[in-house]
Amino acid sequence: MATPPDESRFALQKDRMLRAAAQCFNAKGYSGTSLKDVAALLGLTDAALYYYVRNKEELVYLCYVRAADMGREAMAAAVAGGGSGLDKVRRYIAGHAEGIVGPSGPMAIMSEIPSLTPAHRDEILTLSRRHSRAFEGLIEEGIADGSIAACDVRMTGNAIMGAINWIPKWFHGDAATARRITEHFPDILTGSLAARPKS
Amino acid sequence: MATPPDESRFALQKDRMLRAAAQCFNAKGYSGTSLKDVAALLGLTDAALYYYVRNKEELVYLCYVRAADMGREAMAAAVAGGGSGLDKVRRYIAGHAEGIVGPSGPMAIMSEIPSLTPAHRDEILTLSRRHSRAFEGLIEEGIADGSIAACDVRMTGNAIMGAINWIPKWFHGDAATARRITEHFPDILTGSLAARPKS
DNA sequence: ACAGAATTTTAATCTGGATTAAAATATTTG
DNA sequence: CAAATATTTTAATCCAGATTAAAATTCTGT
Repeated sequence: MATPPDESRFALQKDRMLRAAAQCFNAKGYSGTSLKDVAALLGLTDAALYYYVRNKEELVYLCYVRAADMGREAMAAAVAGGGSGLDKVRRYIAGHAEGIVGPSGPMAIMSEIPSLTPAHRDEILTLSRRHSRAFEGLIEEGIADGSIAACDVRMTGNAIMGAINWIPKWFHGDAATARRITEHFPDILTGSLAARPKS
Repeated sequence: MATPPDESRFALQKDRMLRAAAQCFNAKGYSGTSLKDVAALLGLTDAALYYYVRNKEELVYLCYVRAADMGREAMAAAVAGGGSGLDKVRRYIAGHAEGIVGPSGPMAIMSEIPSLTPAHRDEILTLSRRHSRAFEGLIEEGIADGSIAACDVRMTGNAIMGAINWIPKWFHGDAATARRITEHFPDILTGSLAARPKS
């Protein structure tokens, strides 16, 4: 899960760099973090980063791609697990949260898409929208199979994704909190979804 | 509700400026938005902003103070409304969301506190923590009075606040969506809170 | 230990955007 | 209307941080 492309030293270092960058970006924003900040976290000089990436914009772009990949994996795993729509939604929430607070993190919040190159922006936006639609699809599936009560699918999806996306803003790496997140978020965020037994 | 300090032209223009800044910051981040961006939204030159504010940092700071004020008002109104803990939580969610998407918005997401001056950072952090604790207090009140089921209060509070804080990332001012948000968010976000009738 | 490739640093540029001071324009008041 | 005040613009500075090229170092395999 979240396997670095290959085992070459280059790939490993690049992966370390993307994590460091994600941590910085989440803390201080894209423009707010200098390449020196990221490099410092790696014990390197800012110029060294250019060996791995063409420029700063590409660094964010890659962070976002990485986050999108993780989200897609969480989605795929949730679907693959089978069960009702509600089961999948809960499994997805747990999986995505785990991706953020678990060993594959930190994962960059995709909060500054406007700063990307037009081409990169389009690509990330496409991935992002596709992912949102897929999640809304799970909710609709649940409504169809009776495991989820009728609701405003779009708003519900936005609310749940927002709660997850905000995690990096208050989570700072402590393992105990990580456990509480993955343990409780599925319940907290699906409380309104579970279809009432029938009144 | 979000009353501008006084009616002088200065105060009115300053308030306009804070809204424009909030809009920019939410879209492109603190360092990502230039003063020219904010000024453009007001039909002004970047230099003109210095008539209202000492520097860029103070501009963010004031945006955050404004957001904190709104949050506090929503909290006060929710408490003043009386009823059970759950009633207050629901009223608070609606009120805060209304503050963000309603006529007093846009409201800046407090997502780049680290960029503030130490003094300002401390002040905003204090306000922010106090607010989070107040919200958690509502949840505890609900648990005590039986309107809310036992839960991990901290995680639940973080989840709900996250969903609300993320709204500006996907809400772009259209009135129909604003209505759906204030109408559905209280239900969506308290689904897991409502105490089950007793099994 | 050595050649060659991989990685990092040093030392300059270069640039966008914050900031400032002085000048210009608009607004208010008597 | 004219003086006084309030607001905005023009036209420089100034600087942090991105970017680059060349040099230095570290690594790898033999």
